[in-house]
Amino acid sequence: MKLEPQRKTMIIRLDRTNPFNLDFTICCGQTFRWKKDQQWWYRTLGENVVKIRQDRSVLEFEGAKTSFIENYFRLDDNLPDIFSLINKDSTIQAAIKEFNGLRILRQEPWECLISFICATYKNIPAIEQMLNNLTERFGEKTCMDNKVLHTFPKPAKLAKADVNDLKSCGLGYRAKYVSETAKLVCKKVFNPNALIQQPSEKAKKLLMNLPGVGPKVADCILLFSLQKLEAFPIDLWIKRAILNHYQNHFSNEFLRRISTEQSLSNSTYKKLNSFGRQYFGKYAGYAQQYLYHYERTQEQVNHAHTGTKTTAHLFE
DNA sequence: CAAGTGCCTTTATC
DNA sequence: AGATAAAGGCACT
Repeated sequence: MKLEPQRKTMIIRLDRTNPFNLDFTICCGQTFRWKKDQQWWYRTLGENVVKIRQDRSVLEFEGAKTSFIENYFRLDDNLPDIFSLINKDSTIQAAIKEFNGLRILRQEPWECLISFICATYKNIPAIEQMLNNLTERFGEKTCMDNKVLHTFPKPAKLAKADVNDLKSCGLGYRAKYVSETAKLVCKKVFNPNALIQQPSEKAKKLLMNLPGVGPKVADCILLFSLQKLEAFPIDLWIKRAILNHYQNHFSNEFLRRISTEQSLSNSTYKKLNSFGRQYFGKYAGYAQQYLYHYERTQEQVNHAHTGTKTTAHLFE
């Protein structure tokens, strides 16, 4: 007869003056593969299965040390201080008010790298599915509370994988990027963890040498795993946020051009990226994540009421 | 329910 | 430099 391994539920009492919201943090698109059952969130983090839930200022969890949880969820960031630096206008103020407690994570660089290579030109449910397929096929099986969860596959495992098997996880043309990147990491030509010690610009250049990593993916990896809080990824939603709320920082000609451009050119990316970094300062990444989440939810509200896009009328 | 549109883009090519 | 097309396939409407 098998006994359930003895597990201890641990508690972190949150500081009421330094907000944290678990649901916002997990659901804002910076991390994938979390599964919710009842009030508990489950996920493998490294070799461990973690479950965690929040009841106001009490964080309850199993499967990891307190220091690991504090580090992963960046509970060491002082949000009021960060807000006071990025709170430059009424838009970001509204975003902060609505998603107060959303935190950037300290994710594992390897998993973050592969996840965002997969994330290009996909929507979030599809990304979740790809990564679940990948972990089920190539990760190690683990259990908690009779739930089966898989660890994220090691570089060697993905390096050895047949590209067609990666494709059948739903990766499509991304399969060869994942395969080639895994080989470079496996052969120690590229070490994702070493970039934590590098300055932001250098780390970004090195990331962009990898197949499937352009400026947007590189900025996501910098922000979500390499602890570069000034990184400011530009995607469709941030572009919309800028068109809707930050027109006065750009020329009409530039605004007209990018509102008709269907994909971001390199020079447009650079311009929007440096605006974000200069305008919001050293915690621009926090501003980006609040604006991203805010713009997505605003769009849904607008859609429900009018059935129209918010930017379409602006430059006609 | 079918068909069209959109998706946290990058790369190759001109 | 700057523009353009192609790349799979799922989700949403």
